Amino acid sequence: MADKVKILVICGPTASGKTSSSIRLAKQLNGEVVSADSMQIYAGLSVGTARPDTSEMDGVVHHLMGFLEPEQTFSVADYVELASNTIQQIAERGHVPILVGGTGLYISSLLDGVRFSPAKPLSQERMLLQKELDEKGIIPLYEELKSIDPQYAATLHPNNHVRVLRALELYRQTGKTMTEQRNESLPKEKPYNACIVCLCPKDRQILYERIEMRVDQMMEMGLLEEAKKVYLNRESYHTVAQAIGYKEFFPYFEGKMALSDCVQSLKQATRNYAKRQLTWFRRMPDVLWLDPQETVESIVLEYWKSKDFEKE
RNA sequence: GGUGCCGUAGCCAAGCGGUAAGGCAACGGUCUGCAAAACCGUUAUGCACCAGUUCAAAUCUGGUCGGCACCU
Repeated sequence: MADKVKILVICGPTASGKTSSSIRLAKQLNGEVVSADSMQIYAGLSVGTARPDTSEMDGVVHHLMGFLEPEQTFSVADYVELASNTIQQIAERGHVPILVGGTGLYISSLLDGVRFSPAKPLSQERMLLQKELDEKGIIPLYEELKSIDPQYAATLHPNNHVRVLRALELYRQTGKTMTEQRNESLPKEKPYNACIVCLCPKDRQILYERIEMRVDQMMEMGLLEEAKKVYLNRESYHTVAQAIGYKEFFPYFEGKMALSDCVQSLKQATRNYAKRQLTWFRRMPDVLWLDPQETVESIVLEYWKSKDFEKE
């Protein structure tokens, strides 16, 4: 068995201080940052996605940030492939790969080594299913899923149209059920020796205060202009138009809501999002939880050194 | 001082004699190709307070307190 690559993972909800900590750690470990953020991958839009600028990066190499045009689509499967390759290259260079981000699905999938179905979803198939849904409602579709894959259907609520449709799409296209796909997708062994740290204030209230402060900062940095650009291109900016930080301003651009109310709803949406992010991190195994008020860098460095995967 | 309206969960709010809708927030969770998305679960032995009428009161009556509006 070949030695697995040892990587450092810094995850955590939004506004928990991942970016600055990871940059300091990268300098001390001779590392390179690999972003695990579903929105920072897009070009432009740096304010709303809190992407660090060159001076903040302080010479540390960052990967998978701002490399995709907002018109393009992307998925977890693309992410796992790209990130795996990037990590491999960093390791070959003799540097430490540092995975940093808040997109739980991306991080989990990468660390578990999920092998997604080789068949790419076809847009016609999806449109057909959407049409069926519009015409007949969810019940017949959910029933269909129940008959082909009762096990997976049992875990889904019929209201979750997105997943019901996706499971049917997978089956119609490949003849494989979601249960089969899931069973085949996990390798016997995880692909990395991951040293996982989750940054999060112990007091939820403090997290929420940090979020509000950060939104105010973004406003000063020109978030509104960025949002305007997204608004004007909302038809073609498929994924970005649903990012938190832009869609909240759409009612303002349409003259339906005061700017200050939009800022409030942006703060609210971000708080809700942070809470959802935590459900991902809480269920990942072997996570070192740290409050950003602690001396994060020194604790992480010690933890990193203490993790001797060879002897396991 | 007088008259009228109002007081239901952290917030908004329905109910107007038959055993507390709903929304938001909060908290917990799901997640295998758009995931900053989508979805699920939990949350008032109690309706300002006291007394009364009634088999039964958040709902009716009287009083007390608090708020709002108008009048003097």
